[in-house]
Parts: sequence; structure tokens; C-alpha cells
Amino acid sequence: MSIAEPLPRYAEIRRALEEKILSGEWPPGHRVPSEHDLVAQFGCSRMTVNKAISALAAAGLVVRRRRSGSFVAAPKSQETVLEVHDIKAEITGSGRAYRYVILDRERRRARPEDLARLGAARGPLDVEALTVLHFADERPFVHERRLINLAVVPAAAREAFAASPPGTWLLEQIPWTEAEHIIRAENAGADVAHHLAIARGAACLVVVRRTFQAGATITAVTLTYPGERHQLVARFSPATR
Amino acid sequence: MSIAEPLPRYAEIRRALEEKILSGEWPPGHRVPSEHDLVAQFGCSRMTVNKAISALAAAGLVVRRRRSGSFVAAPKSQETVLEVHDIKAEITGSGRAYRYVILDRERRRARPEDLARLGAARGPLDVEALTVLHFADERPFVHERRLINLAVVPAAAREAFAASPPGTWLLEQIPWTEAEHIIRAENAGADVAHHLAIARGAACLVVVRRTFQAGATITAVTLTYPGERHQLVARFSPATR
DNA sequence: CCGTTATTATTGTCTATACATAATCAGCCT
DNA sequence: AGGCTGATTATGTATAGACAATAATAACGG
Repeated sequence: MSIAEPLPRYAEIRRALEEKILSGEWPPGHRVPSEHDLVAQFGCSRMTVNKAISALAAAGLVVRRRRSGSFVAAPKSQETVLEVHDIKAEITGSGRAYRYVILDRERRRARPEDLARLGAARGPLDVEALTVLHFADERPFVHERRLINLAVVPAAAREAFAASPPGTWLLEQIPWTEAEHIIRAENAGADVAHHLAIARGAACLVVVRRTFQAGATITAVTLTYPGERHQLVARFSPATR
Repeated sequence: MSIAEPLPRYAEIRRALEEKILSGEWPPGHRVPSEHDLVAQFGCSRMTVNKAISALAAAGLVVRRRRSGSFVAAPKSQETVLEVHDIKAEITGSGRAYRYVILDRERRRARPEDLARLGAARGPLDVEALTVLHFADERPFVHERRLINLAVVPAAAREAFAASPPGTWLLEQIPWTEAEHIIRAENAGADVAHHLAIARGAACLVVVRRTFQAGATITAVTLTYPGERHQLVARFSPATR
């Protein structure tokens, strides 16, 4: 049982509208009463009503158009909030011992496939290419292949990554403004299988993440998790977004 | 180049604060100036400043505490908006021919493993268990195993699923209020491999989705995609959340 | 020194009002 | 009919002020 807390007025109004929408009483395309009407109905000021509807608009439940009014939005594709943790934080956060090893490191002029991975169309570019293996309680946890754009993060060339792995270090160095994830399944190749101590051909969850700042790609990383031991969890409720 | 549009005042203030946070000038834990101070600094009313900071709080960039002030939030786990489309819409939306086959169907009293899949702890429950295969351009696209809670959707027992597959039908029937996804990689078993026309042991992307309404589980579905032919894409930018 | 109480700073919510902006509508002129 | 114009309507943004809720801090009394 939930406690009957005194909801703020705007939340109350929001709930009331949300209920109509989620219950299907107001189908997509249905016009929500105007702010003026709701003011009369709920006996409060327009600002309060506005706050309620604006919140619904921000949550994507309604679309607002000047002069026309507010309308129940078409059912969107299901969106879900996917949490992708920093690996070091993910492991230490669950009380396991964390360790990492840099398997390979090379500074080079970006090759065509590097440019493709970074999603950068243009020109000559220097990158730092790293291969890292992360352990949780001394068991291989994830295999990481990373490219760092040295045009954006020149300091990466001088960093030894002794204290923190590249991903964690980068997070501390520069904040990202945009990220893109691609998630797929792959059979483990010989090399990855060896490092992760799994059978060749075992299913792996592959997460490719590109991180951007002001349009420029900061880094592109391919994380390969043993499929049997890892899963991503995502949760979503449109009402509380 | 972006056009120099006249930003509303509150957005301007929001940007200014955001810039301090994202640039690292204000590290996590740093105290944001009080609304009163910002009013003086920006020469606007407190409501305007409040709107700006409240938006940042809603985006998770700051945490607000009465009397104490507003503080830059600890760097969250990276959250990403994952779009999971309705399968029928996903296929037809990309111009491919869509078809589905119901491989198996059974109405039964929920077994212990069914209850576990639904995440329902309590009692006797009737479920509709379906196995569906979806095709895109006559090629197997995804294998679906679904349980429908008949206590919530009794109509599912009388539905033939002739016009729409169960997932699409359910979306039309009852709106969900919460969803949970689990994503992992698995090697294809004999049965799934056969239906998807892939090699046994091939890596598959498995998405398990549970959908709730007001606490009760509506449906639990396990979608198995051929790993080589499917991937999930997710994009995120904190500034525009 | 400790516990209680009063003060105060800060955010949370709300009102009433105002003007701006955009889109629609009706009417008018050509 | 076609197009221009102005009125209307609904939302977008902003202001100034008010009171409530909360928690940190200071003042006080034992």
C-alpha cells in the first residue's frame, strides 16, 4: 500500500490527464482540453496547468501546438532507458575486485577502418589504439578494443593508464555530450575467446560505443562480454520519465 | 552552422549552467549558486531561474535540496535511450514484406517457470503461451516466445491473432505503464536455429521484455534475433534529454 | 557540554497578470 | 476564386509576489 501523500497540485493534474491517456479514454490524436478549460475545471492558475501539460509534453505523451491545442501523441516506438556503467565502477560497485591489463597499445595514423569506426569522414588523423582486458575477481570480465581520437584528446598519447583504464580516464578527462551505442551478438573469435577464457564460438554480447563532443568523435570502443555471464538491464516507465 | 536563434531566457540560463558542469569547471558535488544569486546575476525573476535549474534536475545533472542548495550530481551511469520497435512496424517501416506464423499455442495454468518469467510471485494464474516466428521478406527475422497473463488480458484467450501478431495486438489492446528489458547473447539451440535457419550455436541477441500495468505483469516475451543480422541502436545526449 | 528552541536561508509550489508568438479563421477586397 | 488582412485563440515565456516546507545554523538554558 502506498501512503496517501499530498501531491502538489500540478502533479495531481498531470496524473489526471495521464490516466485518461494511458487508460485509452483519450486515444492518440484526441485533443486535450485547453489550458483555459483546465483552469476552470481544476480551479487553479494557468501556470499550474501549464506546468502539468508541459511535463506531459516533455515526456512525449502529448504534443502541443500553438493556437491548435494539445493533442495526445501517437504511440511512440517503445523507448527504454538503458544504463551502461563505467566498467571499473560497475565491478567495484558490486563489491568485486577490479583489475585490468593493457594487452596492446599503438599510436598510429588512422587507417580507413579506424576512420570508419570513429565515424569520421575527413582526413588524416592520429589515433591511439588500445586493447584492454578487464577482470572481476580475477576472472576475465570484458574485452575492450578502443580508439582514441588524438586530435580531441592529445593528452591520451602521454598517458600511461597506470591508475585508471582508458575508459575511466577519458570520463574524468573530458565530458561527453553525445553517445551512440550499437548492441549485437557475435560468436567469439579465437583471440577474444582466449582472453575471455571461453569456448571459441561462444555467444558474446558486443557493445560498440561512440562518444562525441561537439560533433567530433572522442573515442570508439568495442566491448565484448561473455554472453553467458553478462546482460544489460533496461527499465522504463513513461509516467515517471 | 546553426542559426543564431533567440533562445528563451530560461534556456539560456540552463545552457550557461550546463556548460559549467559539462566542461568540468563545476565538478560533482560543487554547489550551484542559489536561485537568489542567479536572479541577481542574470537579472530575471526567480521563476525563470527556477525553471532552468528544475530542468537540469529533471535531466539528472544537478540534485536539489531545500535549504542546502543545488549541487552538481555525481556522474551517473551512462544512460541511453534504447528504442525497441514493434516488430511488425519495424519490418514494414523499412519497406520489407512482413509475415508471421504461430508455431505453437497453449492455454494453461501457469507453471513455476512461467511465474518466474512473469515475475509474479503469487498464486495460481492462467496464461496463454505462444511461440511465433516473424519473417521479413520471407526470411526468418526473429523467434518469439510469449506468455500473456490472462488475469490482466482475458480477451487474449478468445483472440485468434489472425490479423496482427500477439505483440502488436497487445499494444493495441492495453497501454503499458512500465517495461523492463534484459539483453544478452546466447548460442542458438537446435530448435531456434532450425526456425531461424541459422547454424546451431550461432550467436543470437536475446531480448527479454516484461511489460507491466499498474504493477501487474501483462506479458513476458523472449525475442531471439540472429546475431549477425540484427542489432540494437541507442543514442543519447544529456543536453537535450 | 548537551539538548532544545528560534532564526534564517533555500527550495517548492502557487497565483495573477502581462505580453509575445504562432496558427487558424472569417471577412474583405480585388 | 484567390489572396490579403486583421481578429481570435491557445500556447510560450516572463514578472513580482506570496506562503509553505525543510534543514542548517545560531542562540539559549540547563
